[in-house]
Amino acid sequence: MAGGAKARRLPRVVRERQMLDAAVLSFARHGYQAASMDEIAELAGVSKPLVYLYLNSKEELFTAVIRREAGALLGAVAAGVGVGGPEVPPDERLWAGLLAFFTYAAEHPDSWVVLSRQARTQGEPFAGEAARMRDGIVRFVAGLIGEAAAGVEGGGGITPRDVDALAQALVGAAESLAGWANETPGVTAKEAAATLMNFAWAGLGNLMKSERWSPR
Amino acid sequence: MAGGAKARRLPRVVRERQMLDAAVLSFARHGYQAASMDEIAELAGVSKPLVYLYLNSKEELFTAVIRREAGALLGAVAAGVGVGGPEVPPDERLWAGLLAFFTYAAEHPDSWVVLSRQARTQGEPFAGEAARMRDGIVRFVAGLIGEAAAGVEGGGGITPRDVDALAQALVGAAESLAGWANETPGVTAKEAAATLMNFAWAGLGNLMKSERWSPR
Amino acid sequence: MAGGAKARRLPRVVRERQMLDAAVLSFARHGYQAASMDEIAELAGVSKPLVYLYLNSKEELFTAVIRREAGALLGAVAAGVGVGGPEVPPDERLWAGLLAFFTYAAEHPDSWVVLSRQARTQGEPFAGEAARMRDGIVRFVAGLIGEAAAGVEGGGGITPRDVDALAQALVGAAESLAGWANETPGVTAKEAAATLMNFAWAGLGNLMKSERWSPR
Amino acid sequence: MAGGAKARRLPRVVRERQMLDAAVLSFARHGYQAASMDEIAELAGVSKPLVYLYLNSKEELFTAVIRREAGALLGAVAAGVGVGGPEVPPDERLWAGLLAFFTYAAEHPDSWVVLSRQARTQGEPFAGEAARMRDGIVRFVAGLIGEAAAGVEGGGGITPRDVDALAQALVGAAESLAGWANETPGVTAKEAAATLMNFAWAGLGNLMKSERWSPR
DNA sequence: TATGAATGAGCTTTCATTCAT
DNA sequence: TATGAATGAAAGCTCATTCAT
Repeated sequence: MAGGAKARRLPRVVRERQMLDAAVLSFARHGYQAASMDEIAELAGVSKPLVYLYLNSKEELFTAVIRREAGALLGAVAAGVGVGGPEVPPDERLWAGLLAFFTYAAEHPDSWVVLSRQARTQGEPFAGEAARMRDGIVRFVAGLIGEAAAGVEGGGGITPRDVDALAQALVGAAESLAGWANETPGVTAKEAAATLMNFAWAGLGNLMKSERWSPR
Repeated sequence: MAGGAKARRLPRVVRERQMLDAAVLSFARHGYQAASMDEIAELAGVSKPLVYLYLNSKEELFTAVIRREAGALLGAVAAGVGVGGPEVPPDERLWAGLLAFFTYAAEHPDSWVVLSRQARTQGEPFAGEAARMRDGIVRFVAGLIGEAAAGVEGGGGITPRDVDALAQALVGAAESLAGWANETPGVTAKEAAATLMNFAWAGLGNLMKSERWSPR
Repeated sequence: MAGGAKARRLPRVVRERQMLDAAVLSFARHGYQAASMDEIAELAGVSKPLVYLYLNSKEELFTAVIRREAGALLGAVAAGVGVGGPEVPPDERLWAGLLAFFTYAAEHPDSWVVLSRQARTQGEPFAGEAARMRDGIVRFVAGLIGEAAAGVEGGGGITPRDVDALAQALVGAAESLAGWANETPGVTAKEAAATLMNFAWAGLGNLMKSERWSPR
Repeated sequence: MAGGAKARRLPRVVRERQMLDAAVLSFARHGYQAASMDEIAELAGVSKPLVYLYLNSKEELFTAVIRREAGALLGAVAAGVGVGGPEVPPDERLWAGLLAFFTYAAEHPDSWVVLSRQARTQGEPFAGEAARMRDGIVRFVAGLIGEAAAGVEGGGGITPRDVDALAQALVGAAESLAGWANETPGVTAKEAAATLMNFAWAGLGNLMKSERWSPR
């Protein structure tokens, strides 16, 4: 009997995890509004009232999902970056972060869809929650860029707003590549990260040497 | 009777435009699911049955919105790019396209939100419709990159998939910058375009000279 | 075909009246909580959404019911009292009011149940609404008692609080008699009113002559 | 272990009392339907299954509450009336009963609310249960009135139905005064009882002397 | 061309009640 | 004696959609 197909009377923590897993799946597939509590309960293998007993409402459920997934993504990136210690040069840290990020997006595509698409389009309070996580990443990248600029003679005349803009561009490029990699067979996280490093870091290097592009 | 506060019995084309305008606003604000046909009809200043008479269903209405707005965006970019004629070098053409794109996003923020966020998160058939438009832009950018690579000795050993990846990165960076520019006071379309050109084109140049970044 | 069993496409005012009628019936039978919008809609011969379209919510529906029925009851009593004009002596006015009241309660038993029982037990905001109506009646009765006292030598040493208490007692007696009359076959409104006049007005007369009862 | 903050493993009778006390409170506050077994269990300091183990269902719980509270009220009145023994004249007995009644209502307002309002509005079987108790009181009062009438020459021509009606009126007046006294600061049970005796007994006296009020 | 009247279907949420220990 | 875990059934409310004029 042990290991039966359907486990009953599980402790609360386990059930909650099952529900959040089911919710990630359902929200990724249908979006917040179109996802139904019925489907989520069914996917989790429990009755609807239990979902409400533990997570209170659809809104709180989605918020809990966003928080958990954002924490997981940030944690994965932080773990990747933290491996070499703080003395590692900024380009190596960015490389480590990108690798961790693309790996996370590839291994948890539903989580990535929820964070990058669904949460950001559902208005407050979800968009804010997602924006907070993204801002964390943007600031991290901006820090690396600033650090790199500081290591260069004159810093290339780069202003703080330039740094912000560059960080936004780089993060956007990473988001786009993650989506592309997930739907293009055969693209590995390493390949995506390498493309972005080549594309971005070289461009940043030129910028700092004051080699700018200008029209005409 | 003429000149009454509310224009009645307008020709179909005018009414349809009013409805699509209202729909863009409502979909941008609330997303596809949360937007209500009631609100759209009210914003358009007509009764709900009339919306159905002209646009048939919420789904067709949203599709019509996506088509119209995608056409407008593509048209604006094409117009920007087409000014100099076909002999203009690829970097100048990219510059012109980016400028047109950021200008459109700044001048039609609701349209941009619908295209970049709402359409892509609502599943089929909307996501496909939006993907088609985005693919058009990606292919355009990929064409420019390929063209530039062809003009370089050996082309830097860049494969077609590299080109695709770079185009995805560049488009993603542009999308991210457009969002950032729209919510950061004082950022002009020109500034956003310049940031991206500096960031991207220089990086591409290095790539083509086979100067690649690699870990360790 | 004219006069068919089920009239469709009726004007809003008519439908609203039907809904309020159905609601009175359902609330009288089951109470506020146990009454279901489904049953009310069915009794009214319409679909549930129409009830919501016109009355907005169960709470607003119940409030509308209380207001309408309270207005009807007060109107009936006022009409009864007003017949003789203002110079009629207070006992005659009380008689007229009681007669109108018992007649209303007998002819609209559901309305009376809703006002006297259901509304008062459902907490705010319903109890307040019902209390306001009852207070109106209590003040009217208190006014008559005060008037009668003023017409007596010395007024019997009756204080304002005595007047309030007596009015409360008289109104409570009337409520009780109305319920009893409605469920006891053969009791007419006139009989109930006469009982109460004999019981109450004589007692009041004695009071004013300072003939008080005291223990031992 | 003894003397812990929360007493566990109490004997059944004690637990039942706690539950009924909690139920009186909850039913008085919210009414039968709106009161929740969850709240009652929490107020009683036990888990929900225990409530079901002892009281079986919400319906039986409410019934038990009504029975216990009705017994308490009737017992209090009986005790008050019984003090002087059976030879005491009817007016004195009524006075004693009213005093006991108003005292009970003032000291157990929740109990009084449940009996006078909630039980009577919830349909069968609760209304019947409450009606039985009220009938007991009405019959007691009717008995006193009948006794008084019998002591008068000719009995005033009062019929049995007159007696019933008068008893209904007197009880209704008492109910109304109890509510008024409970929500009007400074009104004592004695004052309420005195008001009612003056109002009612004098009126009854006149009735028996055939001094009737008649219109015109 | 244009609309007031109306609904089928579905959603979130709640609650009395029970199972297994 | 006592409870954490779990659910069937139903209720209020909303919305895309259509009918009749």
